[in-house]
Amino acid sequence: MKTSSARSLVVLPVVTDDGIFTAHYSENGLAALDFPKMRRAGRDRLLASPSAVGSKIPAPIRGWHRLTEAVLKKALAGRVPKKLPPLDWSGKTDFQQSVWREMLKIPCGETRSYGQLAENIGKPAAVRAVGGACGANPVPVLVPCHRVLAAGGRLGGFSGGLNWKRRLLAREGIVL
DNA sequence: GTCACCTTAGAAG
DNA sequence: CTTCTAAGGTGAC
Repeated sequence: MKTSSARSLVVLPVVTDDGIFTAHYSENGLAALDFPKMRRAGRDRLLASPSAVGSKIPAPIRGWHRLTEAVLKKALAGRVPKKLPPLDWSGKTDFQQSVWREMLKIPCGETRSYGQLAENIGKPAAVRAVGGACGANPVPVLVPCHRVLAAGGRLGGFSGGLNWKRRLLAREGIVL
């Protein structure tokens, strides 16, 4: 089943040592987080974008964004985020949300396989669908899709680019 | 309707 | 080892 989707109200940059992420907020919370598009060239353009600076930003969103910045930097350093901003998963299916909720339970520094995740949500046959849900995760890094590996400790795939997956795992001290 | 996807256990060469 | 098969959920076309 698909819940009704909320419009994305505000788009804000999050500057980190790994590049500039882009956070999308709805009235209900953080709706999406994008990996940096470019390593160098896009910075100025992104920072200068009108939606990112200048206009009035609703107070709740300012608070969520402060949290997102802190939590993202902490996560990129391989540490455990204490608490997350509210995540707006409206518009996503129940199946996807259950997969993402399950991923949030994976402790920092540990991994699960797609198969284990499928079992934990009570759909042991939906292994490939779990892979699909991981790829559809709108909030990578914070919802740790990178901690999901293929069976036998193999890396598996990653829509954001396998080097990101390797890097995130390495930051948490996970070796393959 | 058809296809491509962050999968996987099993069977066969 | 490699290659093939079949099975789920979902969005793009």
